[in-house]
Amino acid sequence: MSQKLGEKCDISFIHEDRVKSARKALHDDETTLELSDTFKILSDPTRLNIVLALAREELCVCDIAALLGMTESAISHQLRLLKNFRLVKYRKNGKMAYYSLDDEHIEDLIRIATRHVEEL
Amino acid sequence: MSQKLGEKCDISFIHEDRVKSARKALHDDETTLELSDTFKILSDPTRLNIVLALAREELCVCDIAALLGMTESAISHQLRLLKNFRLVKYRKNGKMAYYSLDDEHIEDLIRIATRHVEEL
DNA sequence: TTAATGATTGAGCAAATGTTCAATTATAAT
DNA sequence: ATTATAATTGAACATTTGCTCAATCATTAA
Repeated sequence: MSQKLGEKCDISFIHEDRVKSARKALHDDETTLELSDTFKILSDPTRLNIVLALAREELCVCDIAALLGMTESAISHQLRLLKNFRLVKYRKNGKMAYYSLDDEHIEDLIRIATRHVEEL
Repeated sequence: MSQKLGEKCDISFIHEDRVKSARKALHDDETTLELSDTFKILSDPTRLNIVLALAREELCVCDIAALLGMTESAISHQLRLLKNFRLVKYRKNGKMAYYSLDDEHIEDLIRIATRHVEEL
C-alpha cells in the first residue's frame, strides 16, 4: 500500500487533494484484510447455504450434506473453514457432530446483502 | 442442489424435521448465487479499497493506482469487474476516465462488516 | 503528422479455491 | 472382537483468481 509519487501518472498526482481525501476512507492493511476475508467466507454458495441453514437449525454433517445434495466430505471441508473463522461451533454426541451458528452479526450482513440483491 | 434421500446417511434423514426447517432458510439457487457473488466482489482487498475510495471521491484510474500503489493495468482490470457488477460507473473526459460509486447499499454492507471485524 | 500519455485489453502465469476420492479415526451396534 | 457408520483428513485435480507484461486504443500536445 505504498504510494509511488509521480513515477507514473506524471502530472504528479493528477488529483492530489482527492487522493488524500480518499485515503482517509481506507482502513489499515490488517483491517482491510480481515474485512475482505469476512466477505470471502460468504462468497461461496455452499458456505452461504451452510450458514443460512445453521442460523435456523442445529444440524449434523449428514443433515447438511442431505440438505444441499453434496458429499459429507465436501461439507466437512467447508465446515472446517467456517469453524476456523469462528462462524460456526459444534458439539460432539457419539458419532455425530452437531454444528450451529456461532456469530450474531453475520445474519445482519446476509440480510443487508439479500436486500441489495433483491433491489436489482 | 438436488437432495438424494437416504442414499448415504442411511437412517434416512437423521433429523428430517430440522432439515425441512433449515431448507426454509435457504434461497433459491439463483438468488444464492447472486448473494455469494455480491460477497465475492468485496472479498478482494484491492477491490474493497477501490470501493471505499470511490465511495468518498470521484477518481481516475491513475489516482487509484497511485493511492493503492499498484499499476494502472491491475486497477483497470478490477474496475472492469466492478463496472460489470454495476458497483461503479464512470465518465470519460479526454484521456481520463473518472470513476465513482454507483450503489447506495454497498456502503451499508461494508459498514456492518467493519463493525463485525472490530468486535473480535 | 508525430509523439506522448491515460486507459484498456489479452495472454500468460503462479497462487488459491472447491470438489472428489481413498484412507483413516472414533464411536456404536452386533 | 467384528462390523458398520458419521466424520475427518490429505492428496490430487480442474477451475478460478489477480497480477504482470506487452500491445493497443484514444485523446491531447507539440
